[in-house]
Amino acid sequence: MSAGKRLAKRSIVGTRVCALYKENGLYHPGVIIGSKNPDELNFHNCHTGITSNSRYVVRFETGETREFSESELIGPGFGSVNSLKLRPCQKTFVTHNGREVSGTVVYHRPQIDEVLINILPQCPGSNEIPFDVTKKLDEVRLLESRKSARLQEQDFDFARLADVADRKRNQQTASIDVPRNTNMSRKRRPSSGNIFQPMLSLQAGDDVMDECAAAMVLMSLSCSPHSPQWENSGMISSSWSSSSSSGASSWLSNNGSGSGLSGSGTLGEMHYNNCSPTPSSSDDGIESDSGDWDEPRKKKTKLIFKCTWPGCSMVKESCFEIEAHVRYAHLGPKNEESGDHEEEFYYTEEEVSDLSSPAPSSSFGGSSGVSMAFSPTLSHMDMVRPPSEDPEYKLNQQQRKSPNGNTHLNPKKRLSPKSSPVRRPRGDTKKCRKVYGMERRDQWCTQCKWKKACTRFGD
DNA sequence: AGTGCCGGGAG
DNA sequence: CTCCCGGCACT
Repeated sequence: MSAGKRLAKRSIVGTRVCALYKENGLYHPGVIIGSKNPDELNFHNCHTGITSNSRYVVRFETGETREFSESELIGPGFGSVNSLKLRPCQKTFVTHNGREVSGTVVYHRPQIDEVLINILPQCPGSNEIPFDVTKKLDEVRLLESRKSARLQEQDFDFARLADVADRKRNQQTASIDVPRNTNMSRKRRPSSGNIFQPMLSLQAGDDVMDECAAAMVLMSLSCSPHSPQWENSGMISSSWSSSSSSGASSWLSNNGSGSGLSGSGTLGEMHYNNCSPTPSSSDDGIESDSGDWDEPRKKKTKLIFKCTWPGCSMVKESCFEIEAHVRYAHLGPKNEESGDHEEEFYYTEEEVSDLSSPAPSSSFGGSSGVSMAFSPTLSHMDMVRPPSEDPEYKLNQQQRKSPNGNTHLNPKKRLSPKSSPVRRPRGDTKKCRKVYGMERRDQWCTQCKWKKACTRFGD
């Protein structure tokens, strides 16, 4: 283990990596599906027997599989982009204006550490125009970012959510035991996720889009995004972009067949039924941090619908009213491309105690007496890519303070019962360890080396 | 279990 | 001081 190279701690199978296509000199994303130890030509599917000359079998999004040696791979536990010279046309991902966008390399000048990337419209059909950005090599990713670990968990739970919500509709029961859909058995992903990027799964067609919509709706069950990113891009990040029929599979299953979500009918139903005044974020898929969820539920409570469009604080008492408001005040006339029920993403349901004054304050969420006070936006920004990578993210955070000064970004943090007065909250930022990995510890900032607060990526 | 980093020890 | 690491908090 002292070789310097970090070996994956658990099974490397499923690790997303980029590997070099020698034909065109470009790195293509794929997933490790196995490894071979040259000494014994048996096919390993995990950590045993991996040696430095192990070869890894990578399946690309095209379905093609190839074998690579460790040094030919870029990804967690393997090489990093920083050591590469990117060739023109290399597909990359960068964070631009707070969201992850994909683009292609125009040129890379290692001497001045400059990569010019042409960013294409992230949302097909949008009127964004292509533009170029210059980035440093270490800001460039070959793999699409995944959500934070926390959200990966949540994503994992969408299916459960569907299931649960569906049950809830039928029977208002508090106890939830969710049988896992058998064909959705998902083992925990490695940190980078093991899901194929969906961009090439063009054949998935409408089904996938339906699932996309369904997933979105599930998200809206717990919260409605109102992030600027959404407004600009129409939808989410590049994973939704290049082809309009992509995306959902990455949330739903890792087999790329789009069959992971067997209950799409259910989802569809939910889509049209989620006006039912049942607070839905208490599903065990998404934790409610307020702890005493049941408490307000027992009390007489009232559901209000709050517009989350930035700068707007409209509160309505019914789902229809708020949707009408969002539709006509913000979204404009219905447009086929944006899909139906887009309104749902721009409001939240909140439960307020009927005893207190029902009208919540006019700023974003967070008023007392509201039991679902967490901000939706953040979660969805997370899904675009780790917020930590976004310097502007913190700014947004500042701007979204609720009247009492709390950001309701991360309720956990806020509610943290006993965070030491001294100990700084665990930052969301990338740290040297993450950025460079163990194998390049020498590039860590001194503080990180000494296990002190990171100065390079800290705030 | 992995990660971030405080607190404190050694030199 | 710098260097290092035990161990806790947090995820």
